[in-house]
Amino acid sequence: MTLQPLIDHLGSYIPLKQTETQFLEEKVTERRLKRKQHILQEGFPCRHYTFVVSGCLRMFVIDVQGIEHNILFAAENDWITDISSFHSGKPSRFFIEAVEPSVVLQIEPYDLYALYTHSYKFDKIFKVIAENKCVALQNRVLQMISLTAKERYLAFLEEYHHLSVRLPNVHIASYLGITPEFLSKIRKETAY
Amino acid sequence: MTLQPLIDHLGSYIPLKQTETQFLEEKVTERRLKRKQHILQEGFPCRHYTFVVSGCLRMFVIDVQGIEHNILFAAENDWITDISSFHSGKPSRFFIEAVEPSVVLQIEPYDLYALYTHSYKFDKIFKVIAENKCVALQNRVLQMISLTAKERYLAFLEEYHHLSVRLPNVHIASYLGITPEFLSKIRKETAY
DNA sequence: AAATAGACTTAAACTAGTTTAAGAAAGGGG
DNA sequence: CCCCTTTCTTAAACTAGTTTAAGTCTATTT
Repeated sequence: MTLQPLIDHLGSYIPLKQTETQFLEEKVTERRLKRKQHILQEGFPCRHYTFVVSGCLRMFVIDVQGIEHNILFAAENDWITDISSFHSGKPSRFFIEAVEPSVVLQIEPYDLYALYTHSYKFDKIFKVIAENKCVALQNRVLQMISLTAKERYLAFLEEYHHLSVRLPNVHIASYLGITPEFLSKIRKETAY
Repeated sequence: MTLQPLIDHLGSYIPLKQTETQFLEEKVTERRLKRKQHILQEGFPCRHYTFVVSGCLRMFVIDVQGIEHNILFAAENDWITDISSFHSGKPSRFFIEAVEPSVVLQIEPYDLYALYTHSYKFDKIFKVIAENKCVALQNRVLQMISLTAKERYLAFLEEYHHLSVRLPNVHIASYLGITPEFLSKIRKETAY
């Protein structure tokens, strides 16, 4: 199992002792995903806190008209989950799907709680992870409210340049909240 | 000092022992705010995690054209802060201001860290608080991407009915990402 | 090499939401 | 009680972004 990236990631918040990484190893499951493979479907509870080792996943909803809307992407060293459903056990409104062939590490609710019980270091780390996610989401809300589609696209290019060359156009447009057609227009204007 | 609402709030996550509430009391400062009084201004570091006892605050940015955009509101028993600036000490991009005369309880970074050191219960509680904030923000992103202005307004009415009657129209419009004029139009159509 | 399908672009007609401007209502302070 | 400021509404002209529909460009399968 390729656990090292996760150990490095968590250790970057607070270094882990060997007993802690050992305990972690017991609780984590590796999973290899094909392109377009789902790890969460609407109507089902979200049973995993998922860490991306390699590849890229997206979280999206399908609205009443059947249109997909990408909420967020998670690439290397990022987390993806429906926290609400994960903790409550209630059916999720979201889908999570691999955009590229990906390798992920997953933790189930009771295993995560066991980690929390084993060492409060994990509480501290996941507190900071949640806070960082808040900051990212807050910025996103800010951009959605205050920027035009073109400005949002340019901000996306700067912030997620590595992703912008890996993701199909449709997914970027959906993330920006515009149509692929309009994204095309913007690209032509900005000449990129 | 009116500490009880905060004790109740934190205790609803994990009940606090008397030593913990005592420790909390030492670290928390009460502050009474007039309408339109700022507790955070752009360019200054955010020095407080702020808990709202009564009244209502808003967090907003002013964009390049000088237009205000409300990111979020916090009323009774809610938290408001620029987490990023709070932890990093860097200048914030946000303003936080009282919309109504308000009473708040504030904690400064080192006092919060002292709480974390005193009892890891506080880590656990603030982890959940951050996670809940993530859920709320994620829903907001979802609404901004997938709903029309009218649908967003109706969703806002349902979710924040208590606030919708307390907040001036301008602030609601800014929160929804539309002009007050257009909000007026929507209101006329929905006959509410 | 042809066939099929997925990803991206173009353009014209359209619509949701903005802008500008003006007037009506509604506080709140002296 | 009236003035003054702030809040809300209406309407017309405008623009950013959508819709629809067709066409190009790859890549993959046969």
